[in-house]
Amino acid sequence: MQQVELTKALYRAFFHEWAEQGFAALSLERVAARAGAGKAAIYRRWSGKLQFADEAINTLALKMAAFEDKGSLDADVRAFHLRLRTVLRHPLVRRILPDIHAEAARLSEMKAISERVAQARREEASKIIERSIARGELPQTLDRSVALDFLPSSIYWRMVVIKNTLSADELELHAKGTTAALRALSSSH
Amino acid sequence: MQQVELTKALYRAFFHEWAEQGFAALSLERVAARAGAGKAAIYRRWSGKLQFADEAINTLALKMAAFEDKGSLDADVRAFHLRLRTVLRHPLVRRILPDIHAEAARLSEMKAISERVAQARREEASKIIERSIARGELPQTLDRSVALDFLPSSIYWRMVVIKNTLSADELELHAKGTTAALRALSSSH
DNA sequence: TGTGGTTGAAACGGTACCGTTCCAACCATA
DNA sequence: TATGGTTGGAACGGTACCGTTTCAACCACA
Repeated sequence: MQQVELTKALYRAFFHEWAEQGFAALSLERVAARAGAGKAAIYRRWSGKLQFADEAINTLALKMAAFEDKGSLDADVRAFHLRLRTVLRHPLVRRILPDIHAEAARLSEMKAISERVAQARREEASKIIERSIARGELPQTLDRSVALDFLPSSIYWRMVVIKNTLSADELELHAKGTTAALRALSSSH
Repeated sequence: MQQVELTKALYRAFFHEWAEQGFAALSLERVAARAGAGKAAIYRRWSGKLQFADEAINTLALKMAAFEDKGSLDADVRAFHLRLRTVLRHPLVRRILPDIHAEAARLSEMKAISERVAQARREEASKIIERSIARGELPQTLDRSVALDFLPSSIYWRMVVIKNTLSADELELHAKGTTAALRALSSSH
């Protein structure tokens, strides 16, 4: 009977090592040591690093809390950005998420994980777009795919790529710019 | 007298290994083997991985060709996006660039490299913004920092984070949305 | 030609880490 | 209590890789 507490400790250690070393250099021996375990405990649960990562990611609440309807596109975008900023500030997330993206360019299994992470977020983002269309704020002909690019991208760029903080004023500007971008889009097909 | 051709071969090998393995897992022994060299050739030139990376990045033409003035914000943004798409399609760039960003979250020396890479691009991007202000298309009070977030971010998100291609039509929409975002910004200070 | 210095592939000695094995401890069952 | 099975830390045998050393080849200069 595997110990549930040990499995949890292993997941915690795995995330910490992932954040510190990156996936490529992550050592299962160090994960085991960090969790106060031996490697057999890891190999009895997972066949290797990729499966460990895959299932570690699964333990996270990938399903974001549903966004409540704020009543307008502006307000919805602001709320989405605020939450995204909060997520991207987390010390583990802000190191692991870009590492997933980098690794996804090298490893197809990691690409699959990256897509799964993105999918959950995209579903919630889509609701914002669809609600806005239903309210008549955005056109029915909106290119959803490009709209979904605009929704998170400027915040991601600022916090993950440039690695600068985002003040409340800047967050406001980002929401304003993003909303304007969404309004400017319409399908060209 | 160190052989110039060997130094070049080492840089080429380094970039290839970086793209394939990521910086964290990059092995100087493999770089040497790939270049048909021994490790002493590496250690006589560079003290280790970080210095090698630092100087390898320096060998690239970081100074982008200056953007010629296309006459309007729309056209400038379109041209900027087109070039960014081209750059991000390069098989080495699309693997190394996100890896730099991921590593920058772990290693301060890599953060310095990442900032240097970004700086060259930001200078050219700034010129687009300043020209547009000079033409009267954008307000003098524009928040430059947020504007510079919007300029590359949707393309980066699409190509590097989501890892999907960008058609010509979509590129057009991205430029349209980005331009609208820039127009919507004005400083709140 | 002899001398001194530089260069770089191959070898070296040592460590980290891999996946596997060992075996004591524990649990369930007859 | 005895038996069989599971679990997991420690040890194992092997490989990759590190930074350093060796030494043949080469160059420049007197």
